[in-house]
Amino acid sequence: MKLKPTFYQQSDVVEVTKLLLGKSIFTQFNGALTGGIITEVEAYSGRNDKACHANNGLRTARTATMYNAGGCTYIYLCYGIHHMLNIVTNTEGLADAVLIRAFEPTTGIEQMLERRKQSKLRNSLTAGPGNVGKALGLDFKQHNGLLLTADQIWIEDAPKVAEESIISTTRIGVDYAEEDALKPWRFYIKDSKWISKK
DNA sequence: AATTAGATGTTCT
DNA sequence: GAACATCTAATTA
Repeated sequence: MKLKPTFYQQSDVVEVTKLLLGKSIFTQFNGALTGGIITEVEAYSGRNDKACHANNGLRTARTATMYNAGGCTYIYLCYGIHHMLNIVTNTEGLADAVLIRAFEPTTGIEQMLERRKQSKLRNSLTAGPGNVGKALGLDFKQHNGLLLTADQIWIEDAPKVAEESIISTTRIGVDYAEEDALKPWRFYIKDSKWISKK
């Protein structure tokens, strides 16, 4: 059921990003199992992409885990508040990653509502990368670099989403990346209401 | 419905 | 010290 390292280690990040749509992501911390179906993602490449933290081989304490072999997490803190979940892809030394921007909650909804301090289930529970990290209970200090073959966080396989059901647009919040901000590397499932925005 | 302000803390210059 | 792969509540209309 769990996706294998070979899946994440494919060389084309954009391809892996699209393949992740429709798959299910789960976290399990102190007995609480939470997760759902991935509906919105973005690709970031370590080479030739100014929007990526590790562009041009930039290697710092923060970006180090992006250089790991595909199949682990890259979680970082954004705007001092949000813990963003990325999936590291490609082989060791090549810093590519996929940002999980939204998912459709299916498992542990009660637990996720509690983490988000909400009482009613609505789209905003898991729409937007900051909300995804919070709903799944992620913390960049505790969960960065975890292997997806272990039992804390993982992704399970599912049938491929048809090409005609995938919408691609430019990525969100990367205006600083100049011409690379124009790359159509954000993908979401057409007709899903569990996405951050149209 | 659309826009704006404030929160928050780590990273890199 | 500036910037940052953002979210929410409050304000304006």
